[in-house]
Amino acid sequence: MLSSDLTVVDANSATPPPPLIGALLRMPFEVVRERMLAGLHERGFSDLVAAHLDIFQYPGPENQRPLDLARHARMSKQAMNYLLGELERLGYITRLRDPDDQRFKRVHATERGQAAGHAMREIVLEVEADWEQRLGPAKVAKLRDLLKQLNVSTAQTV
Amino acid sequence: MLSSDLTVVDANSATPPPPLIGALLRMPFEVVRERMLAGLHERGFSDLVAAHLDIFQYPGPENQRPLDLARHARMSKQAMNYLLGELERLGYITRLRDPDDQRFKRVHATERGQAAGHAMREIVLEVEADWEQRLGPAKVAKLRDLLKQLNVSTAQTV
DNA sequence: GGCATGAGTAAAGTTGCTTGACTACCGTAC
DNA sequence: GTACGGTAGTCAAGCAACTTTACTCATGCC
Repeated sequence: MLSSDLTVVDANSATPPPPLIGALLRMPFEVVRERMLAGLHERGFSDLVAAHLDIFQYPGPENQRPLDLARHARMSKQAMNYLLGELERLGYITRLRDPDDQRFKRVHATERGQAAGHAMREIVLEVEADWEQRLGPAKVAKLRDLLKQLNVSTAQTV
Repeated sequence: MLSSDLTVVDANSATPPPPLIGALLRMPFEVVRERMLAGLHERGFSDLVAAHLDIFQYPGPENQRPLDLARHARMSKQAMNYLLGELERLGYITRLRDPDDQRFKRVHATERGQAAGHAMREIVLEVEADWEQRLGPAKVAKLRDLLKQLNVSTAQTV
């Protein structure tokens, strides 16, 4: 996925080049993603697949319009509505017309959808706790702080 | 994709809960991924699509067996061979039988494949330089250091 | 009212995968 | 030396998660 490597390795150099930040970001991202899916399945939300997680991106779909969710997840509105249709069929959300403007719809989490949202939060916290055991709480706090700064700093331009 | 949110927002709390580390990891990962693809297209490698990038994951496919690449990228051998087939058709790699063991094949980058690999490295370095401009070199170095520690620490168990 | 705008929908096509079944090659055991 | 088990790679069918194109409909603005 993320590639930040030399495809050709110099046969004379014993040590390969050090991994760049792109490669380093891939692992933790995928760990969270996989633990999230596995954790949801363990907790009884076994009808959710990876694609559904896109919809629950921070800060969640509650009261959002499908098109805004699509833009946030960087997919077409049709793709988003396809996924929302599945989540609705599975009982996680409903789509209701916005009473103030009949052109729009608004996504609302059902009880099951809210339960899934809380489970997701729990699972990320578990991963964080695991990392704190490995690196110590101070380093994880520092990592979170730096990532937050990076997010804020690039939020305006991207 | 990464979800680390509450799906339901407490109507009484004015401020939403702070984003967890899962949500914070998503942005930089996707930024690298998108800049990578855009940068490759700009540099003339416009026949590469996102899925191809999985193959170039650190430390790259050179002299690797398809099955090992598949395991590294966490996909089936058929999926990997499908992508390798495309890359071969596009002139980025060749697959040759391992002379020492005819059961295996080995992936070799063509000249074009090597050029793409170098371009990828360049692009990640550009992103790093951009982040250094925003946060300062010290913070980016710290971020890279922490990510490296996290990668090393979880490498054994995952 | 007429019309432009923008949200949602419907249908068809594409792609990047998975699953299942098969073949080829090697190492070991009789 | 041939039978057998294990593993790498291949072929084919099917499917999910999209994209593209073309609509319908509600609203706001003249």
